[in-house]
Amino acid sequence: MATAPDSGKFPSAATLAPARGARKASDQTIYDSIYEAVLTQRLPPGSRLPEVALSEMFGVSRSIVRKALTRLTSDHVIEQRPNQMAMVARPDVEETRQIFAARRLVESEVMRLTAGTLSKARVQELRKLVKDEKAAHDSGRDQDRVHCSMEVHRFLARHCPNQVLGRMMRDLVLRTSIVIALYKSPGITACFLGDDHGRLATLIAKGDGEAAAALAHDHLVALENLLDLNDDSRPIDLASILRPPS
Amino acid sequence: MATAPDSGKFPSAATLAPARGARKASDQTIYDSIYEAVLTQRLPPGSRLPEVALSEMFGVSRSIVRKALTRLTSDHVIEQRPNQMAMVARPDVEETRQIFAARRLVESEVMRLTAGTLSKARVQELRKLVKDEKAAHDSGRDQDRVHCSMEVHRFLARHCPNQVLGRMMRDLVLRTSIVIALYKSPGITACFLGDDHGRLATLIAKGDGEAAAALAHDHLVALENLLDLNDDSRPIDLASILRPPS
DNA sequence: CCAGGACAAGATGTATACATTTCGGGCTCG
DNA sequence: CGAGCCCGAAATGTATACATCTTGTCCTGG
Repeated sequence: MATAPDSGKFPSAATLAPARGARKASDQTIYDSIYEAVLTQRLPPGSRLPEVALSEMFGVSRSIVRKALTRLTSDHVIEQRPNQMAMVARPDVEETRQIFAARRLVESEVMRLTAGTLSKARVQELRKLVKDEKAAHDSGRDQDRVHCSMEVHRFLARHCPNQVLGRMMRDLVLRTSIVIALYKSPGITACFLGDDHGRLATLIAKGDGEAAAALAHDHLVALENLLDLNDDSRPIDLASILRPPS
Repeated sequence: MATAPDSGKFPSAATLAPARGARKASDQTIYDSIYEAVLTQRLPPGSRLPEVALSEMFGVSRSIVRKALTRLTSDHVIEQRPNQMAMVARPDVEETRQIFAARRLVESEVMRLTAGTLSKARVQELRKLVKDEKAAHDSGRDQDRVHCSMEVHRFLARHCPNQVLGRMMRDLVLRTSIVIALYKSPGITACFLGDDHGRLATLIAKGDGEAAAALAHDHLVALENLLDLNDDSRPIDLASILRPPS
């Protein structure tokens, strides 16, 4: 029936990698698997996540799955409504704009704080991530490219001296990934903006926090502008429109 | 035995208000009750929260309680370690500094965005909160004063046009409340700084976002300076120091 | 042929049984 | 007298049974 444009297929067992053989898994394992799959856009927005299917996949009872799903809901990775299957979040246009605005604020500050604090070894790691991204881009492996691009931002979030802000940035990076999957303009392979990540790495290494912050800010503005955020357009979310008070 | 300076008493039934008569309660009810109790410092950092006690108090099974506790952990209200009772969070000095830094960043921006967007009715509500706080302060009802002070910030977070940032601010306000309870200098009744909240309300109403942001920033700097954050000092958290990898 | 309702499959919501772990009291042995 | 061990109360970890709700199918009556 599909009142709303639902991407709703079930995740194939292959989509959620570490489910092999139904070995015992902790709720952290399940959380990580789904998180990673959403981050890399293997699980598109709207994907449904039935508890029983997951519990069989991971070889645990529904209790564990439910704990993982509750945490994923708290982190805005999925949405849970009473008596309905959990599904990967589908933020509307307004929330998308708010996510970008919040991320610009937070990520800029993270750049300021992180610049000049990375050890040589860490800088090398960072440069490798950037190189991998470029390689994936050049050889057209789009899946890998998205993955590597996310890893650049996550690396910086993870190594920010202020871990409270770092954690916020981590969450915002994920939500950004979701809205990109939702709203990216059809033709665009997109999101490989110049060599922004390479230049960012250089500024971070050099310790120029202000320039890094400015670059990150502009990077995110450019990214948002690549999206198709005309209110009326695409995923006409009838569901949320037609949902009265209750 | 108490290896760490544990505030650890169990919450009396009276501490968690809406537990009357063991009526059925949703996980949201439990979440809210504990959240509110922590926010207003009725449940001090380190307080233990046994699942069975809570389930009896609220008249539900442990499943519901566990869901509430999982969410509270996600929001950094409580800490859960494997096989140990949940307890109200006790951030260390470093995390405290990070919380304040993050909150300065976020709350300043929230002020910028919120200034000039409140309806007349909303401004009235805000002024009433400020008035209530002052009244509580003047009559020495410290509990009420803390509550009202928190409500001012939460009101602004709730009515920020950017709800993603608003939600972040809400979480940071709570964590601030926790660290104030932990690290406030003994003698200080504190945290009623001049008439900052009153002036803030005026600036917000007038629409001067920049001034409001600056005031909020300075307000938070002053607040942090009231705390006793000498690394070596008070709550010598042996527990976390002596906890090896596992 | 279509509209409408009964029904069944399958999902989540909740409670509970049982396994496992923690931790303190108290006994025993040096 | 004190150190160390044993053990049991009580907490959490996990699985599962059962209730309830949602939803799609199929049957029936107009």
